Amino acid sequence: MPTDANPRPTIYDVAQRAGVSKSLVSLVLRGSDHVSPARREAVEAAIEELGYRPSRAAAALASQRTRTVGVLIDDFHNPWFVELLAGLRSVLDPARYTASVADLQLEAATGSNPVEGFLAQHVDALVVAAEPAPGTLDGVDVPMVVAGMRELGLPDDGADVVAGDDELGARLATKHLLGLGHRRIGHLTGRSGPGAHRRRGYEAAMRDAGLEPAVTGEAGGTSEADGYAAACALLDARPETTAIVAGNDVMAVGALAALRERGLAAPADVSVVGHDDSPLAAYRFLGLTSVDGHSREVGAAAARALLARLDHPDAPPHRELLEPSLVVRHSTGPVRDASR
Amino acid sequence: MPTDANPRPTIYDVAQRAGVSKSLVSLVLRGSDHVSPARREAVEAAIEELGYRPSRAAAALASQRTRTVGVLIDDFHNPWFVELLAGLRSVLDPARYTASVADLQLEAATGSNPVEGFLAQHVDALVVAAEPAPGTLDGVDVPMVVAGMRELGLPDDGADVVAGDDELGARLATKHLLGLGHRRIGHLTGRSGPGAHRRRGYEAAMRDAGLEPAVTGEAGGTSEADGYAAACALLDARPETTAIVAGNDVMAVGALAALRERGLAAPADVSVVGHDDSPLAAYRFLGLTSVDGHSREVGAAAARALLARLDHPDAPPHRELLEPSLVVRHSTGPVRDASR
DNA sequence: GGTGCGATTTGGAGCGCTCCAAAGAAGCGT
DNA sequence: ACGCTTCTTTGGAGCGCTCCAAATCGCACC
Repeated sequence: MPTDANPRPTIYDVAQRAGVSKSLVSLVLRGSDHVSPARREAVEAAIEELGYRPSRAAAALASQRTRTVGVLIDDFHNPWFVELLAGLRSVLDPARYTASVADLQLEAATGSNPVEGFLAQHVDALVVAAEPAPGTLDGVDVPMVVAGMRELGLPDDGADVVAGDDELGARLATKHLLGLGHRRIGHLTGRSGPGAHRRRGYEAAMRDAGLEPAVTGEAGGTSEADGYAAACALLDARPETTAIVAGNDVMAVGALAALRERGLAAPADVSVVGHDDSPLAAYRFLGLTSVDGHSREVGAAAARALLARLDHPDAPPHRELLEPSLVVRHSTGPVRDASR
Repeated sequence: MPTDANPRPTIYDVAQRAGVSKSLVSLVLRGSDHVSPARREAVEAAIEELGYRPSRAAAALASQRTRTVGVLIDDFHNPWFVELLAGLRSVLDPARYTASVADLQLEAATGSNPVEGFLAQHVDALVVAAEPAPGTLDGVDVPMVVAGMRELGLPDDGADVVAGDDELGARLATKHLLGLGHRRIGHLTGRSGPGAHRRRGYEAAMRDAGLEPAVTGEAGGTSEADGYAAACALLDARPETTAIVAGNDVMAVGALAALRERGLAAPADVSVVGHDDSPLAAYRFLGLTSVDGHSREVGAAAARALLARLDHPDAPPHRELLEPSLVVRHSTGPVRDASR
C-alpha cells in the first residue's frame, strides 16, 4: 500500500527502495534482458510497493520516441473503422505502442489539421486509413502504412499498404447473384476510397458473364441517402433490374427504401447485397447479404507491417491484400420473375 | 521554407532567429498577454520560418501538466458515444486540451485497464461516460466529470455530472404514444446505465395515465438481439400490445423484426419508439421515431463543466440534466384497431 | 593467487520546455 | 532630470527519464 499524497514517486525513489541505481530501474522498465533476476525482482517489488508509474513525458523527451502511432480514420460513425482500430490495437498493445486516433470528419468540423496534430504529438509512425486533404501528407517523414485503401491520392512513394481486396469482394457479390440466376444486376457506387475498386469488381464479373454493367451514383457519396438516390436512379432507368450490388451496407439500406417505395421487396422481387458486413447488416430486420472485408484483420496486418517497418526502415515496401468473404443472409435469393 | 533534415528546431532556435530569449518564445507559445506585439510577431514569424513544432513531451515534463483529458466511453460502435466525443472535442479543442479516448469494450478485449492507462498517461482530468469495472476509479485523484450517466456505481463522491434526462425522454416517448391513442404500451429494457431511468420514465408516464406498465427484457442487455428477444417476450405475453417503447434504437430495430415475424407492421399494427436518435433511426427504411438525448450537447456541456472544475478545483459539484426531445418519424402512428 | 573477459551495474550529461526571481525598459509625476 | 511604478524580458534551475561510457562484479583458467 503506497503512502499517497506525497509527490508521485520517480525512478529515483524506486531505485532507493530497491537498493539499486536509477539506471538499473530504467533498464528493468524498458525490459532489458541484461538484468539479473534478483535485481529485477527487487525493482519490481519496489515499483509495486510505491505505486510507481513511469512518466511517459520524461521517457519521450529523453528517448526522442513516443511509442505512439497516429491513426487517421475517416469517421468513427463508420463501424468499418472501429473494427480496423480494434485490429490495429490488438497488435499495437502487446508491442507497447499506443494508438492516437484522429477522425477526419471530426477534425474537419473543428477545423484542425489531423496530420499536423500527429506531428505536434511527435508520433513514431502513421497509419493512414483515410484520405486526408491533398498535400497534408507531404512533409511527413515518419514511417507510414496505408490501411484499408489500396493507394493514396498523390504521394505514390513506396509506402506499405495493407487492404482488403475490394475488387474481389464486389466480384464475389456479383457472382453470388449470377449464381442465383440474376442477369439484370445493377451497382450503386459513390466517390470514395474503396468505391472505385468495388465498382470495378462488379463490372469485371458482369463482363465475364457476358452482361452489361449498369452503374449509378457516380456523382454522389456513399451514405444511406446516396444509396437511396442511386437506387432510385437505377430502378427508374432500368425497372427490369432484379438485383443490386451496393457500394456498402448503408447504401444497401438506402436501396431497400427505394425498393419499398416502388412496391418491391427484397429478396422476393429484387435481391440486394451490401458491402462491409457491418453490424447493421446482421440486424434481423435487415439481414443483408454482405461482403466481409475483414477490417479487423486488415487492421492487425497493418499494425504488423508497421512494426516490421519500424524494425527495418529500409526494407522493400510491403503490399498485402486480404481476401474478403461473402456472408449470405436473406436479402438475396433466386430470381423470381426474370421477365419483370 | 524551413531547411529540412537538420535536427528538429527547438525553442532556442526560434529564440535566436527572432532575436529574443527562449523564455520569451515560451511565453508566446503559451499565449501570454504580457508580450509586446512586436516581439510576438517576430517570434511567430520565426516559428513559421523554421517550421517549429513545440514538443509536448518537454512541455508536459516541465509543467507537470499534459493538457490531456482521458475520456472513457463504452463502445465506439455506439454512435451515441461518437457524438458525445464530438461535443466534448468541440469545447476541448479551443481550450487547447487533447482528448485521449478509451473504449471499454476494446480495452476489455485486449485485457488492459483503461483507467490505469490514463493514469500512466498522466491525464489532467477524466470524463467518465461509461461504467468501468468496479474499483477501477478508486485511487484516482484527478478532476472527473461523469457524462451521459446520472451516477457512477459506487463512488458517490460529489463528482460533476452532465447527462441527458433519460427519464424525461422516455416519458416524452410514452406520452407521444398515449397522445396517438395507444393504451397497450410495452417497454423493452435492459441492464445498462441509462436503462433504469428510461424505464422509470415510461412507468411514470403510464401510471400518470392510469395504465399499468408492461416491461420486458430486465434480464438482458441492450443490443439488437436483446431488443428482439424482449419484444418477442412482450408480444407473446400481451398480443394486444399496440405500441412499444424501446430502450434504444437498436432494440427498436430488434422489435421491428419481432413484429414482422408475427405478421405485424409498424406503424400500421404496432407503433415503435426508439431512443438516442442514432443515424440508424433516420434511415428511410426504418424511419424510427426516437428520443434525441442530444449527446453532442451533453458532451459539450461536460467539457465545459470539466474546464470549470479545472479552474475552480473546489467549487461545489455541478449537476446538469439536458432536456431531450422527441423526433417523430414514421414508426409511430395512431392506434388502428384498439381491440386486436 | 593473479589475469582476463563477459555480464551487470552505475554516474553523468542531456532531452526541450516551464516557471520563478530578478533585471531591464518605459512611462509618470514632480 | 530623478526616483518610482509598471510592464517586459531574461537567465537559471529543474521536470523524470534514457543512453553511453566507464566501473564493478563474478568467475573460469592458467
